[in-house]
Amino acid sequence: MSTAEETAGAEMPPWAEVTPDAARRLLVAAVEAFAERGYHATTTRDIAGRAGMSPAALYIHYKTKEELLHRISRIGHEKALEILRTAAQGEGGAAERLADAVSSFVRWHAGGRTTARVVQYELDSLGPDARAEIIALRRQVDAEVRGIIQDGVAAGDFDVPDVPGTTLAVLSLCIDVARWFNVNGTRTPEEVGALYADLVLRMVGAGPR
Amino acid sequence: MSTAEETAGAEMPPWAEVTPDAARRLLVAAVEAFAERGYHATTTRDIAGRAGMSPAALYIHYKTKEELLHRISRIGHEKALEILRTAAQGEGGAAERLADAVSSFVRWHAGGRTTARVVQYELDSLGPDARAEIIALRRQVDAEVRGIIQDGVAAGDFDVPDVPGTTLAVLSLCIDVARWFNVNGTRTPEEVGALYADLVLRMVGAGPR
DNA sequence: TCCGATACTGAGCGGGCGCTTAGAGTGCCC
DNA sequence: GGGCACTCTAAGCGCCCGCTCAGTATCGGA
Repeated sequence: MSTAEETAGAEMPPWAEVTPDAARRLLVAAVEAFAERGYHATTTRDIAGRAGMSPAALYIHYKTKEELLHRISRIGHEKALEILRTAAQGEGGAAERLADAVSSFVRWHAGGRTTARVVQYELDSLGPDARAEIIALRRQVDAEVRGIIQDGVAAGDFDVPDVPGTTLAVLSLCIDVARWFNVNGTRTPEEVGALYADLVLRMVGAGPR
Repeated sequence: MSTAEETAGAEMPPWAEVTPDAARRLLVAAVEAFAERGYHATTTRDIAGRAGMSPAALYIHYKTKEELLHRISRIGHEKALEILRTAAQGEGGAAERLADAVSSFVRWHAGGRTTARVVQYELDSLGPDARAEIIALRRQVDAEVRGIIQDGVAAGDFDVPDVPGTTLAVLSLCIDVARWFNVNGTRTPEEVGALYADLVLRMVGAGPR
């Protein structure tokens, strides 16, 4: 677990690509509010208030409340995909790359739980067009993990009777971390990442390391 | 996978314990609406309309919209706990009981996805008192699964370095089925249950069956 | 010094929300 | 048959929602 290390860190400059500054502050405020209360329970007045602005200011930078969610979701999914791609294209064997992918993906969900929660659980709040775009990104996420598992099976390292089903389960396990992980809990994101990498290697029937 | 068979079926008479009939129709309508759109995006007018009643009729049977969610959540959690208890108190070894617990729990999440979605993902929409009551039920759910795993470790059937962490992962895997399972998809609840039982046995290091 | 562009605010519009109330319909016990 | 308890509806109250718009402050360039 080293190749994808730098991409799975604590969201180094989070949302740095969002400009200008006011637009980024609004977006960060929206992420926090959506994560705490959910998209539908969050008001535009709440988002603007958290960013220290009047409700009307939001509409200078974003056309609607939904556009905020769309932007958050797309950036988040692109980040998730980048993390998995980095791990999948690593140099080790399938077991090493799968462990790397799982541990960095889990660290992203646990460490950036606020963002991950919005990204993974507010998909249904998007309109049809935006949702379709995001679903395409999710298919790419699935393909990355499936690719590693297929490599392991082809190399004889893994014993996996149902590759698509196991891929689904591995991703499901990682994603659900965003639901239960507690920042004030006893486990650090790194500990959960290591535990989950071990569990996933067992799931694919990789021999003991 | 047989002892918990009858309790994990297709919600045989769903919500049969809710009376009178009008109250049950409203509750079933609320489950569907909450599952489709989420609690906050569902209006009381929508719930009443689905039940074929006027908006005011809802308030004869329930004090608030939140009371509906609370009732749904409590009944659902009690059912989930019953399913796991039945499996945990089965007669086989730890491996058999764990496989039974996972497969029946997964079948409940996949087959009754509508209900399970509300039960598992609308917890935060409850007020503090109701949430505390539900969290107590969830701790009992966790204890049942942890008990089976501990039995397996004590008997030397399982190899589990981190029992609480593995318990968390097993439950997480099952619960997340309610998020991704698609009724129109290619897999039946039974198939997913069997696949997941196998994956979980690998996670706990149980020997091949 | 003035100008236009940009970023923002205060006030508020139309509408839908959760929930209430007055009263009508219905069936059961005496 | 009369009274009552129960169930449900039509109407609507007060509130807050997403979003708009006229107007103000600020600032770089000529």
